[in-house]
Amino acid sequence: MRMTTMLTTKHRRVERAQQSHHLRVGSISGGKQTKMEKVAKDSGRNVRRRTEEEDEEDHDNSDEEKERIRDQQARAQLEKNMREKDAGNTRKLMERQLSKEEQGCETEAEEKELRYKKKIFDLVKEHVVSADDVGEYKMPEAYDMGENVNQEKRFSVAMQRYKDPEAKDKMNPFAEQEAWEEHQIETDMEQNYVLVPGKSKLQFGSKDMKRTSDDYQYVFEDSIDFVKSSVIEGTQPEDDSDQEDIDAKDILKRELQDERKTLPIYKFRDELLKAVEEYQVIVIVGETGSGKTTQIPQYLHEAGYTAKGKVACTQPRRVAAMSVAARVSQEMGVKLGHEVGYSIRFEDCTSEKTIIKYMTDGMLLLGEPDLASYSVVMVDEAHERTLSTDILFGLVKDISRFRPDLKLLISSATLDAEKFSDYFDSAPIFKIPGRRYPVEIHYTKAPEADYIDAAIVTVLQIHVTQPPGDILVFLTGQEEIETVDEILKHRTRGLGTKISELIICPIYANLPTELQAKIFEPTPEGARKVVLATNIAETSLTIDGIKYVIDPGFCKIKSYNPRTGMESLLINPISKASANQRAGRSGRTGPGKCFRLYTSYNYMHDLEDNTVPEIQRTNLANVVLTLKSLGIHDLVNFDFMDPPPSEALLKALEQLFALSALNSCGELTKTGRRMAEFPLDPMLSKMIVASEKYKCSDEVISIASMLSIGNSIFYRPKDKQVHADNARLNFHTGNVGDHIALRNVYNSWKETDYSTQWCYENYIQLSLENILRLVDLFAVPKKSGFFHHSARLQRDGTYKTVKNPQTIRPRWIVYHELVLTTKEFMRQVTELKPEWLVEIAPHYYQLKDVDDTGTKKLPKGQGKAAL
DNA sequence: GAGCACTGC
Repeated sequence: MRMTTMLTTKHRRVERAQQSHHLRVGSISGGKQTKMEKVAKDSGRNVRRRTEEEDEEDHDNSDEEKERIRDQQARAQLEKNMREKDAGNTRKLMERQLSKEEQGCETEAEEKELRYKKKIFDLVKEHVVSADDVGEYKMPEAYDMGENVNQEKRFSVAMQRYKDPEAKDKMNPFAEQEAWEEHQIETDMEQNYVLVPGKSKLQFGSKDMKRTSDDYQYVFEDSIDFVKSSVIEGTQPEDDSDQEDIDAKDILKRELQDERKTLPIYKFRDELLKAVEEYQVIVIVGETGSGKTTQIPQYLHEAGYTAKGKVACTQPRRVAAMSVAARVSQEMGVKLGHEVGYSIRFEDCTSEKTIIKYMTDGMLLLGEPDLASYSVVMVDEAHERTLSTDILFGLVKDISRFRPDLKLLISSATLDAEKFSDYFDSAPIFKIPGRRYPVEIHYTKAPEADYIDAAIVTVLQIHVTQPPGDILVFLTGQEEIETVDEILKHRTRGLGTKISELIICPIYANLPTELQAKIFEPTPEGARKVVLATNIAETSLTIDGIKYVIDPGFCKIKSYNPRTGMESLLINPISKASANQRAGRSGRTGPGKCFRLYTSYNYMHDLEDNTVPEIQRTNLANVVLTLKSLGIHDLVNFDFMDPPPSEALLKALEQLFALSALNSCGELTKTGRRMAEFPLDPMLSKMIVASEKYKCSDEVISIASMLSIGNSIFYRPKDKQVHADNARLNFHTGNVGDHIALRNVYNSWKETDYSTQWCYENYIQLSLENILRLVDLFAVPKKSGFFHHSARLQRDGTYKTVKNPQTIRPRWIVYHELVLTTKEFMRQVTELKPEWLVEIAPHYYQLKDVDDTGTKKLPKGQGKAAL
């Protein structure tokens, strides 16, 4: 029997009440939040001000401008005709096919299918009719290329609203409603498309074009304001370190050098170097494609900084560190691992020669405490605000105070550059434009009740009406992806050959790797690829060929309630920063379009500017342990950019005390020091450290590794859930509990000599291989031991228990984590005897805490060990 | 009958 146990209804209610209370507390205490609100308001003001200015402009149009508008109209008309012709052909084709099939209809099912096809056909038809009014807004291509924005082009776009307004209204069935809406929503911008999923029809409606360009200004002009417009061309110093290179290599290198000069950042090289010389800390805002990650360290090297020490550049992800290092070593014509290297966990590809070092942020964190061997530290992708970057900020800021020679570069995305600057004592902001293609943004006219359905309709709509190019849909999790996958397959199957092939590729982190590879296969000619992705496609991986992005505006976010120790993984609206990041995914290889399944009003008013940084919504036990081991004791006054809730800090301290990692004065104990060496949740590291005493390190290490890998051990595809569950149950024979079941998995796998075939048959993820690495890593001097003890050890690590009063199920259990998703769940549960608690952790549990065995004190259940 | 966004050391 598996003992994954639910809390009772009563508990649930309590938890929920506590959680909502927590939320309230959180929002009051968030002093930084008010600041963010202020920023948001300010930008809002800017937008309004510009609207007025432009209104004025609109009114005193000169003849010359009118001429240009007419010209523009003519061109637009021509383009429209072209579009119509294309769509018209599709229409005719479908019409013919349908009438053919109508005659051959016999069964009811066939008739039903035909009706459905007709519906789709209507959809296409209607789109073509109303395509007049699409009036697609194109972002000025020049916004990021030249010295300034192409005002003329932008202005002409703004003027499109004046093209024969009467005719436009006649064609637009929504004109009246729009007028009303415009009145209601002053800030509404950009053209909308109307989605009526219930009726399975999709129509396009035009919107006030002038406002469209306002949004352009809102999103992009702010950043252009900061862009240095006067450019001093610098000469590229030749790197003469490799004269002995052979010819072919030389040519390659020259080509690469030429390519370097075409990057947007190249123009700012000298200015940037000057700024670095002048200031100790600089915040760099570099949009994607600016070349900052690859070029800046090279510039610094060319300017001689590497003579004084290494240049470090941190990345949030391993692959990024590796691939960027590879690229830079190629550009510099050196061997990877020599002058240019990278350092990530399990892999240190550097040598004594290394002067430019790319690394994951966590690696820098655990390296030299004073960064003595570095002359420059560049924290890249700082806007992502991972746990490690946030800690790194505090450390690096501190170090820079007593090491004035250490240069600091913080590179971030546009929206929060000023916040970074404020944090680093008003460090100057240096803006570098990116190189990205324009992306059209479309909003829905009204909020969508069912974003899944809306997403499906939009996919089909794009597939039928838009030119070639792959589609990327952002969904929140595996289940949603599987649902959409099914429905899409079902709907397109009915259409047979009348539409071109739609290749559906799901991608999420837990998908077995061999299935993940599918998304990178090039799309065959005539077909279209739809990638159904989680947030993984927002930052972690980029897919070529994406031209359309569908963004329902949600993602799963983990948050932590320190009061209850409960994590939750709930669907939340994304932030503006996220939304823009998602949109940008469509403009990597050519102009793109992003369809947001929410209104522009939602975007403006309902979405937060930035996602709450991880440090404010996570269990801090590990963070605290890390900081303590780095010698930082005063955590309350540690200079966090966004301080975590003090309640969470206290909870973490208490948790560490319970694990005897800290003594009652909050100082690191010997055990604590040993625990800090493991890259694990403190509960797990304690398990390993304690296992020595019980002589069962072997077993515990494997269990700890499995637990730390978490939910990616068992693969559970939707169509084979029963099989997967049965396979999983085999490991639970003997009512051993989840922890031992994990051990069983590991043992069985080991017995088959780590066979992949075995994994496949038992629905085990191949990522088990990572477990081997972990097992090796944790291998403290091995001692054979009693299997028995490992069960007892666990509850040492997991110290809170919740009993389940109403059933005959085990009264006392340990669990690995407590998670709120659709319900409250305890994951990885094993039964225990309460006396063990007192025996193992006498400093934490007293006999009276566990004294209710066999009695009927039902309601008190929770809480005694909770705090 | 049910739960598992994403990283990283």
